[in-house]
Amino acid sequence: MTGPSRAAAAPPAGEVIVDWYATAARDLPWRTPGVDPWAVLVSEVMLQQTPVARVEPVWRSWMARWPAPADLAAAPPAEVIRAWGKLGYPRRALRLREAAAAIAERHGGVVPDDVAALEALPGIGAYTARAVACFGYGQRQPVVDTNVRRVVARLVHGRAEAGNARATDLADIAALAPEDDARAVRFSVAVMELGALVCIAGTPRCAACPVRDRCAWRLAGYPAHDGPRRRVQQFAGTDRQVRGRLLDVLRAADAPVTAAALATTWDDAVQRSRCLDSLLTDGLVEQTADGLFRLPTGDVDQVT
DNA sequence: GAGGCGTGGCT
DNA sequence: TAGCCAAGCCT
Repeated sequence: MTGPSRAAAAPPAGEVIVDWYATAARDLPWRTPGVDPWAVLVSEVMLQQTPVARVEPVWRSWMARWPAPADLAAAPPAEVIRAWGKLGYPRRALRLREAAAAIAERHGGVVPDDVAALEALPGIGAYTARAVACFGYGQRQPVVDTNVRRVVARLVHGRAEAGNARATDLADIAALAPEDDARAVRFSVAVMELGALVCIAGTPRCAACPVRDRCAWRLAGYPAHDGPRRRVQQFAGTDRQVRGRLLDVLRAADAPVTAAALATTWDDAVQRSRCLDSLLTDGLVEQTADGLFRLPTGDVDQVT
């Protein structure tokens, strides 16, 4: 059928999402055109499980202090842990420093541009490797994070929530990407942004969604999630809370502290000891020759 | 492959 | 209020 009553075919969802991004994207410093891939890598590691608002100020000071991988690799671990501040999961800070050392030593100080080499770096997994290749090097890459999996689950599969990561995730998102390479690169960040700002986990803002007219979940009447509830992580009383308190004391201390000082953080001595041991094992804490505790100095004559 | 691993804002 | 949730990685 032809004629003016027939609307032109709607543009593909991927194209619509790229155009939406041009008008709706947040202005984030690591998205500055021409930004150094190292700066992108640092941002991506900081953003693992951590909100943008908390990352931004830390990222700024971090990049000013350690603008290149070799700078970070040369820094004492204690300073790196302190600079990480309260971003959480501080093992990420140590792994980022280790990744910086690997880049400096094995890659001539240049962040590798291929996914396999990136994934071989400490703390860099499937998501972060592709994010660096795509956002840092402008490569056409499918980039799948929790936002992308949620958008695909709703828009394509008509499900309220994404299940666990699947082998088909990369193909799912690649199928939506625009043909033009430059637009496909923007699409990768645009889908994440859509998931972060509009197609959010709690109450999705469908009225603001550029592809609501073709969303399978919306067209199916918003069927509820039918799988098992994702169990929410406990925090109060866990080792994670205790480790956090121990590290909080050590970050604030300007000299090695006694075991007695650490004992004020948590009453249960068994749990406290277990957590201190795990921090020593992780390399987040070291013990001095006289039995005191501090953040790791990186000195070669340290006693552990 | 399920569970461990921080922290704090939001509803 | 008390979960829920946030650009994952590693074992």
